[in-house]
Amino acid sequence: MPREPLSSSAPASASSPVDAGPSFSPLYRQIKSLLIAGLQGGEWKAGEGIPSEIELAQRYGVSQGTVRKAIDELAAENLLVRRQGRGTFVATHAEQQQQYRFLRLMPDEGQEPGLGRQLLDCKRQRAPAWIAKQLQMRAGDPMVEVRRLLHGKDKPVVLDDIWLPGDLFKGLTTERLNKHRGPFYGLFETEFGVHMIRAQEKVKAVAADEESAALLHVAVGTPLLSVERLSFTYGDKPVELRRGLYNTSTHFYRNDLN
Amino acid sequence: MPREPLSSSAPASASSPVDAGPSFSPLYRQIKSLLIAGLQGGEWKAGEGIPSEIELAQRYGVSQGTVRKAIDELAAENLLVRRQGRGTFVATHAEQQQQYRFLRLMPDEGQEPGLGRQLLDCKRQRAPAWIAKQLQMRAGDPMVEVRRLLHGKDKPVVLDDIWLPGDLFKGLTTERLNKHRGPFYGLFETEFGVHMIRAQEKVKAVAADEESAALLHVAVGTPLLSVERLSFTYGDKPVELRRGLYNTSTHFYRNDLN
DNA sequence: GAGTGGTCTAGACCACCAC
DNA sequence: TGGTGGTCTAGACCACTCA
Repeated sequence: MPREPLSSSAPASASSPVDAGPSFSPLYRQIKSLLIAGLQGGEWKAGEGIPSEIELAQRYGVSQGTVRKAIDELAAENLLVRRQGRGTFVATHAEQQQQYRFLRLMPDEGQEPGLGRQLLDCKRQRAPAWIAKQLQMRAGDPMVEVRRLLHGKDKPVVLDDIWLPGDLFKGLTTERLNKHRGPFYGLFETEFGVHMIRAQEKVKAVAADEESAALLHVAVGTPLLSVERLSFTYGDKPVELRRGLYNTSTHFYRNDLN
Repeated sequence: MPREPLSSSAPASASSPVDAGPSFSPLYRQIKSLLIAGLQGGEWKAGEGIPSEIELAQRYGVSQGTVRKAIDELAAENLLVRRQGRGTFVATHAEQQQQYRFLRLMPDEGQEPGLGRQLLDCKRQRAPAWIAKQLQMRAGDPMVEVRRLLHGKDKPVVLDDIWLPGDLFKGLTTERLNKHRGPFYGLFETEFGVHMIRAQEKVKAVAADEESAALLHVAVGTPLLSVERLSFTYGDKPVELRRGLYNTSTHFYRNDLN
């Protein structure tokens, strides 16, 4: 089968005496990179279908099995979703009952959290150094700051502070946030084309200060879970920093280890 | 290729008018189940190699590709480890620098935790109801209780209480634990044949009581991370309950979301 | 019935490791 | 040099979805 510019394996370049990191990559990984580039470049948008495996195989000049393996990995990483008989689709947060892709909070009794949202504040600021650093911006760069509560049955459970790069979220206003129903990540996708694909969290136990105690209806000094989440889009680019304070008197943070 | 008792797909039984949950399983999943059975039954022990893909393919009467896909899944679940050119091996905790397979604690500065162990206590008890329930035992059944500290550079960081089913850990004594170097999970594997393959954690923020405060060298009321971990062996059987109190003043609990 | 992903096979060749 | 896992191919057939 004819193949084009894909380097079939390690480059057959002039002899490399000390080939430290040959970084040879198999065909299916090169296909995977091409697919990621397509996602990143907006060739296929969130929720849409990508071409069939056969079509991609023809396009890239490889066998269907090779495309399949590339897609397998992307599906395992939750970037793509396969649906038998229908096709392969770009994963999205902006859909149906998905509800809180990254939130690990569970009620002590019962199943789903089913939390209500309450927007407290949304303003544009200049990024302080510690935030700018994590978002790979410069201190003083424009930044959007959002504060909100998530309510359980009778008490507030989560106080979230969210920081976003100002240039990526230009038209983000209180009104826009209030009009939107569903998780923020859905809004970020459909309105701003920012797609979170991965996040890392740092969890600590802290004591409630006066402000957070008042908002969460607990006594000052109450132990709270502090969850600092940095979210990334394609290319490991950080695009959101979030600091949540969780009241864990009736909920817990769930984690599965493999 | 001749094949034996493996039902090649959905059973061709008499017509099933309302085939609610046919639970048809592809060949490679049946192979996977056979491999798990082999692991569970002790046919291949932790750290040992399993037969080559070609040999397994012959044994089960399927193609190498089918065995490969079964092994792929088991490797993804960390039950098996592939090593190119050498073979496929049963994953083990009892090896080298693995160090704390499930511990998610990281220092604020630096890389590895590098914590020192200090055994405080090890005694046999009768299981109280709330522990028995989670370990799927009956209240009053024999149980081993272990308490220990993990030390950081200058302060204790983790206070662990560990509860184990008494019948599975018959000869577990303070002396045996003290003689052992390396993580508990390694000891459990080599000495008791109990292999943890999965765990789930429930994390909360709590206030230090008098006892834990003294042991962790903090003031009473200091917010601590409470990490309750239930660990499972093959067949989703729970075999360890652990409650850790983490001092998160210089460390944090790290989690990656995908 | 046409098109999609899902499974299974058989065979080729490569990369890595141990002897 | 022989054996192992790793990649790639080509083709067959199955299961699912939708028009």
